[in-house]
Amino acid sequence: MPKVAKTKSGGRKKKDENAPKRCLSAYMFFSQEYRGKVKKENPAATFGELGKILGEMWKSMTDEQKKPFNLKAEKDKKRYETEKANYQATAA
DNA sequence: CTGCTGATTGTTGTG
DNA sequence: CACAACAATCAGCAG
Repeated sequence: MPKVAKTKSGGRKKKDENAPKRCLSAYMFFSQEYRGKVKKENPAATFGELGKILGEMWKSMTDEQKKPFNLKAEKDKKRYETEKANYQATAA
C-alpha cells in the first residue's frame, strides 16, 4: 500500500515555532557526491534522469557503499538533534 | 502502546 | 520561483 506519494505541494502541517528543519537523508549526501559524477557520465541527463539514475544506483549500493553516507546521515542527525534540543528548550 | 502521515533534506533543469 | 522523482528520516498526533 503506497503511502500516497504526495509532494511538497500537499497540505502542509503546522510548523513548529523554532522549526528544527530535519536531518538530511543519506541520499542527500549521496546526491551531493554523485551529483557531479552522474552528471559527468550523463551530461545529457537532467534532473529527471539524474534523479532516477541516482536512486537506482543508490539502492544498488550496499550498506558498505552507503556507509560513508550513513555516517554523514548519522552526524547530520546529531546536528538535527542539537537544533531539536534547542527548539524544545526554547519552545518549552 | 502502536502506527501512520506529513514535513523536510539535497540535486538540477525547465516552464 | 517552484516543482519534478529519488530515498531517508523523524517527530508529533491520533486511535
